[in-house]
Amino acid sequence: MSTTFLLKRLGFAAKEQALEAYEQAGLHPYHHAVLAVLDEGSRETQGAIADSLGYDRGQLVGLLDELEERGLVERQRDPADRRRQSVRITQDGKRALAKLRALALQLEDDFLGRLDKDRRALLRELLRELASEHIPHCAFQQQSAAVAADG
Amino acid sequence: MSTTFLLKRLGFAAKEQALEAYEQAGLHPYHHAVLAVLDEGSRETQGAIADSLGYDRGQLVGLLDELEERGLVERQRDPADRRRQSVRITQDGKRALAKLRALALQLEDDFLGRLDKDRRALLRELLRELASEHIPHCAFQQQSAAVAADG
DNA sequence: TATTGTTATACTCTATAACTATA
DNA sequence: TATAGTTATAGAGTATAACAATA
Repeated sequence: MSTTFLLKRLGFAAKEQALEAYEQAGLHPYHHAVLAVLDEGSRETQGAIADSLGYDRGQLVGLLDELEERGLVERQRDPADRRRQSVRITQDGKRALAKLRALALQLEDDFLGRLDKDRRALLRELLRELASEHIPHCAFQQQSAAVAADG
Repeated sequence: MSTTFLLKRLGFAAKEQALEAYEQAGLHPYHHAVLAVLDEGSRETQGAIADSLGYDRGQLVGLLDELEERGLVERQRDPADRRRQSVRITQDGKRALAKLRALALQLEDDFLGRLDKDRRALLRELLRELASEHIPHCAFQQQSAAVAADG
């Protein structure tokens, strides 16, 4: 059983577990990422959000529609340039984001389950080493909204 | 940057790299898996192959069509039960399988690139520990055709 | 003409469901 | 009727391309 095989399967398992948990919360990891971006800089244009997450602009429209329906974000035309929408997170959105962040931590802790603290640190270090080689801009990247919730 | 995030991204990267390399070889990891199963037990029925790999039977038909076009497998009606097809790997199929196995080893080695031998062993052990919890029947499973090439 | 957001289209993967031929 | 293989259909997910409003 090769290491890359284990990586693929474990990554897939982690993703599945996350999707299921987010679905029970009525949202998708994509929503988490969008809320996290909006929570960093309070007002953003849709193009800026999409770019910072690496999402397609068309994809973002639907995500924002769903977040707006739930009252987690608000959209407003920019008076200075009426093509632009100003998007901001609401108070309900902030509360939802806090819950999603707790959920993500819980998922992480559950997934690493039987590994003790030292072994978790070891695993993380090894994966970061691989990531620095295989995941562009991952080595020096700060914990940002973009990676708080993945997809 | 969470550990599960790194797992997801690295698993995805490993999969992408593998797909690209297999594509250049004119085949898919699925083909590798099928050939590996056929190489274990020389004659198999399509249902048995599909079941041992966890593939859908409809999915397998197309894979075998492609392998047969390339002369890597042969199908033959079972005279005793004309509903069944006997599938066997050809000499060309065995040669192709050897190449795919070498390719998989190469991909693994490339992916783990800068990790030395001890760190590779350590990573593998940690991943196996996680796998025993999250990937059913993975802990006690021998290296089998089913996992030689993944999907 | 170029850009922002939006909508529509198409393509990949996969899962499911008919269909045929044999039993 | 039940099964093995085959074919067709439908769904999720995503990428691409057209579109309307504004600059």
